[in-house]
Amino acid sequence: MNLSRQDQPIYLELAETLRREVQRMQPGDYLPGELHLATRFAVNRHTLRRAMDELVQEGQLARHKGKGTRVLDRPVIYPMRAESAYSASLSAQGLGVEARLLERRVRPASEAEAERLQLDPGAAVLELLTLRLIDKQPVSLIRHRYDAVLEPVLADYEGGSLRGFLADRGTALTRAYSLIGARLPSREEADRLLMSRQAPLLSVLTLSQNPAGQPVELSYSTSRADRFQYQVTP
Amino acid sequence: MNLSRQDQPIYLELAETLRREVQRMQPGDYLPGELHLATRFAVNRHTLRRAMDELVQEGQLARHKGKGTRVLDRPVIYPMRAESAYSASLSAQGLGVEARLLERRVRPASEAEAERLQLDPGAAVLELLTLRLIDKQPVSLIRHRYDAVLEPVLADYEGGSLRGFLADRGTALTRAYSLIGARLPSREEADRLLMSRQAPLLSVLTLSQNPAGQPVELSYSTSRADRFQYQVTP
DNA sequence: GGCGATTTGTCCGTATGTATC
DNA sequence: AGATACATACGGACAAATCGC
Repeated sequence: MNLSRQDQPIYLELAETLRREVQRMQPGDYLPGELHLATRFAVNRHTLRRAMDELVQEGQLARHKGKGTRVLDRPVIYPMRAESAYSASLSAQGLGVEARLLERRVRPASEAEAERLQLDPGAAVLELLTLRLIDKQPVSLIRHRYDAVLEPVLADYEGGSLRGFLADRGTALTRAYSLIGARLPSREEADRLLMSRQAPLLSVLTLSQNPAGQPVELSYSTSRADRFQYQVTP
Repeated sequence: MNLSRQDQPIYLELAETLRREVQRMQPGDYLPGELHLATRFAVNRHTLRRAMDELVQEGQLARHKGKGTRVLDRPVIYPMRAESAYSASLSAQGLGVEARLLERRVRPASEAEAERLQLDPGAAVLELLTLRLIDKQPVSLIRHRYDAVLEPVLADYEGGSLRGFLADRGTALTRAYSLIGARLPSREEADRLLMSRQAPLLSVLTLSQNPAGQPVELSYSTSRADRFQYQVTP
């Protein structure tokens, strides 16, 4: 029998209670431990966790294994960016732009990659995963893929402007086309970009070609939509 | 002890397996029962559920109490070319494009609008709010703003291609630039686009000009990111 | 640095409720 | 009414990360 007078499940009622609780705390504070809270609310730890899941989902809490559960910054009120212009001039104004190479690997191309890069099915591709920061803040994750024959050229790349690096070595690339979309981040992306899983990412798939018009580079970037806008000028 | 050779938790590995499984099924199909699947993958039912949670979260599955778990429609993505008009670009792909005029009003321009459209501060602007549907599915909300002197020209507009409507009346517009971003929908937007408040929107702010190069139209579109992509080709 | 205590993460087992067929 | 399927809740156990002593 359900002893609650509510018809809602306990975990949802509890989530509501926790929301009010969290509201009164400061961002950065840690909640009491799960066992403590479960005891206090007289529910099983799993039920408490299920309730906290809701708040984590909403981007109000972040869990840290071995440490505790932290109250996140208040949800950003999404501004009408249409009119606040995070313009190209800002990023061009010598704001600290940084690129960190996170991963480098050579692997067989997927079917879609082979088609876009005009490679033989299963040909080797070089994949670079880069994190881009502006003013010390992580903004974008970019996955570049090249025909593996370019590996020697890119062997020394450690970070910084990849475009510039290639141009310096005689491979100036131009964009053939881009596909722009938006989605929510995966667990890993949210982690690396220090963002909530509930905040959107702007994704850009770009195929670039060398001066001869051959497709050379396939890049897929995902950027925090609250820190990044894409401008198109014909 | 963890018997898996992977370092990922079982439920994430299992989610990956399920994704491949679901991929091969038809939208509308029901998955085998949780107990059956749990047995088949030799995990506890809770572990299976935890894995399925991931796919539900991703919008691939929907649970129905007492019935089962259904494979959802795969979102169709409509690429929209930056250089051409909305309707033309999409109907060229054989898609049923429809535009419904939701609101029409004349009001004073905001500061930002006046600047972009090169109007005097406080000048009147004509604002149109349009809902665009593709294949009967709501996809975009578009807010167009014009110098109010264009009102007589647009007085008869009731829906359909706005670009075409203007071109027919001697005002062919071209794009000056676009700013593309992403955010979560407001309650009203989610409502009108029949979408979840947790799913992202792709937003595009476009300034268009007449053949003389004068800015004439400021449009701000918000589109369901699960159905809409933006394509840029230089 | 090591070690134990604390805290979150994962997994299993079991029981019961509720909606659907 | 009975069987089936998903939903909720409790219990125990151990792993993994963190922190303080």
